[in-house]
Amino acid sequence: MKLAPEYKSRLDHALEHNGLRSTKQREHVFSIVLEKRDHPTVDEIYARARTKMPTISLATVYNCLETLVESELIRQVNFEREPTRYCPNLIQHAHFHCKESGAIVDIELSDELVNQLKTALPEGFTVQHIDIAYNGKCDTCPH
Amino acid sequence: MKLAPEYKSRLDHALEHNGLRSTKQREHVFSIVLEKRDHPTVDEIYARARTKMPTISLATVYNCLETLVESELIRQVNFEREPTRYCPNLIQHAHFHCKESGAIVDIELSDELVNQLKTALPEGFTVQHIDIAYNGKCDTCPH
DNA sequence: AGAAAAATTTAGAACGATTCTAATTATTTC
DNA sequence: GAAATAATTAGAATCGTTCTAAATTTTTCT
Repeated sequence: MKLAPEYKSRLDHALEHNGLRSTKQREHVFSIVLEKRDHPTVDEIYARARTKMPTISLATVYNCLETLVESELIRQVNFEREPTRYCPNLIQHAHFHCKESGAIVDIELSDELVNQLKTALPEGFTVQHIDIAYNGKCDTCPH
Repeated sequence: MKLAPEYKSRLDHALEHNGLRSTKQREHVFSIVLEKRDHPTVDEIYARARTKMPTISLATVYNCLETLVESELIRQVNFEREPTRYCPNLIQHAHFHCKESGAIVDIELSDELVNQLKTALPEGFTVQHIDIAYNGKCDTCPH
């Protein structure tokens, strides 16, 4: 999987900005997270990565994902104690997590709603990021 | 630590309702989660439990907490991949998590705000529970 | 009350996700 | 093109949690 030029340059700039090198592995892992936006786990990303790059190691997948998160190119998503998942959608959004099918869907949040959430905070709290997970069942899920 | 009669009867009823026995260990672990509402981890609960009941095992603390969660007497709270924490506040609320001091504060959410969150969901999603974590820094924190 | 059945506790082994370590390989700098 | 720097790799180590099997406790049934 080849990275579209716009993403390639985003990657290169973001890495350079952090004093990091652009490598084949980082590019490949980034492309996988961008390709299928189903919030894959490390194991899933590792499996997908190996189909095109069979020699990549699990440690490298962990390293690349960490680097991409630090460079603010992708985000981590956690549900309870399940394995961490990765998401290339950087705009503020929540996640719906279907307990039956395991499906994960991005939920857009209006600026207004986000602001209301922020005003629910008492004085003296400075918020950097709000994590919101809706847990339930999607009516259309295969189950 | 002795459980106040109202909590003792809540515990007994909830356990009985689930076909489970009320034991010294379950009562003691419940009392610890109620006593200091600082969202302790299993290790912290284990340490506190042993001061009054030195023979209790870590496995039992895990077991009791699981039982109490299933009986809907307490709730689990997770932040990213940190150890699970426990909270006796059963009403709908969010958590503020200070990245500097580690402090965790319950944030009340108005019914109106919760409803607005629910209406942010598209058709076809049935939500059971919404997890909300505010990450940031509390201005008053020791750091 | 006492025996049998059922549930709970316990210690330690096992597990799964993640991080660390140290050696190798690749890239950049001079 | 050599030296310095950074990234990759395989496997060991770690951490929180769950599992296992034996011992203990509680309940049920005469």
